Amino acid sequence: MTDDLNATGALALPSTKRSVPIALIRAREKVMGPIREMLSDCGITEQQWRILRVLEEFGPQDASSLAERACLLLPSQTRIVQTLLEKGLVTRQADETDRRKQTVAITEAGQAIIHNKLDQAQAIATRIEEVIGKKRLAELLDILEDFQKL
Amino acid sequence: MTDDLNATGALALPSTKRSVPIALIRAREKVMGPIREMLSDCGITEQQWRILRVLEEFGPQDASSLAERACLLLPSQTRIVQTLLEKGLVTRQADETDRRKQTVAITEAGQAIIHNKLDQAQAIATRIEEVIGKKRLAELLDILEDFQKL
DNA sequence: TCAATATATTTAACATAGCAAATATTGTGC
DNA sequence: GCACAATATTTGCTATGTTAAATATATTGA
Repeated sequence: MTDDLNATGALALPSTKRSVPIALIRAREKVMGPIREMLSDCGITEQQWRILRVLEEFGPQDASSLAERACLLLPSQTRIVQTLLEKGLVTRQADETDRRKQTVAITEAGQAIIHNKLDQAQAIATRIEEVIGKKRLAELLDILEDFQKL
Repeated sequence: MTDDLNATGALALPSTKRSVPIALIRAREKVMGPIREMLSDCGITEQQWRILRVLEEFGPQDASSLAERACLLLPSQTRIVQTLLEKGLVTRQADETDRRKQTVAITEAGQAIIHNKLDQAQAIATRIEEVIGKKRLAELLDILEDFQKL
């Protein structure tokens, strides 16, 4: 009998204080604070940064792969890529063999933004590692990966 | 020398595959899937559900406390509470002693929604516990709490 | 080959996130 | 008691999240 009961004896949900979805949001909010701060002076949003990061890491790729890796829904990504195009930070062109596909690539201007922020980004990552601990951080990432089984 | 290096020998950020912010989003996305599904048939969004949950758990409270507990920014919450008012799921009235404060409370109709979904919500929580494991889930919540130190 | 299906992406519409400014009310010091 | 700073909430604006529908191209089978 490990079910949670409320004051009236009825079955109750776990307290919102120990709610997984809320805990994930809270943690994310804290992590993103410094990152948003880092990006604020170059007019880049968190999602735009993710797209640039993925393009830099994996090279030119179609929209679906990009969305999967940057963890964005395609409709959102379409708009974000549009603004990145206007900023000259990425290019987009239809695939030669399959014209349904759009291949997105980072430009030199886009790479420049990443490289300019590299030290700061590294410092933020280091700070997280210091506060959480290297081992616990690895545990965290392992546990979070398991959520994909859901 | 534990710094990550890329192909050119330059200092590199951790792969986006092991990025904490992205891992948090991915996990959250998976967790929310079943919850959104649960809520889809009663026209309640995830955020509206959080507000109702917090009001049910902690009782009537001012907007700031509610936002903190439901993990919402005040501007967002203002609008969400507005729609909940229109649906008749919450009430809102100015505090007697400090008229700047707005006290929000759940209505019986709001409670009814929570109670109707209780079994399903419990099942989702149980499912998560089964997949992740009770101990690891507790570890996860503990680690996530540490992010508040950032 | 051509209609039916499937796939890749975009559009549309509405809700929320996030930031800055505006409002309303309260507290403070002179 | 009044100007002024502080607090609580709301509004305005832009960007993203989410779902459903639309569009365009590719594939398949009769």
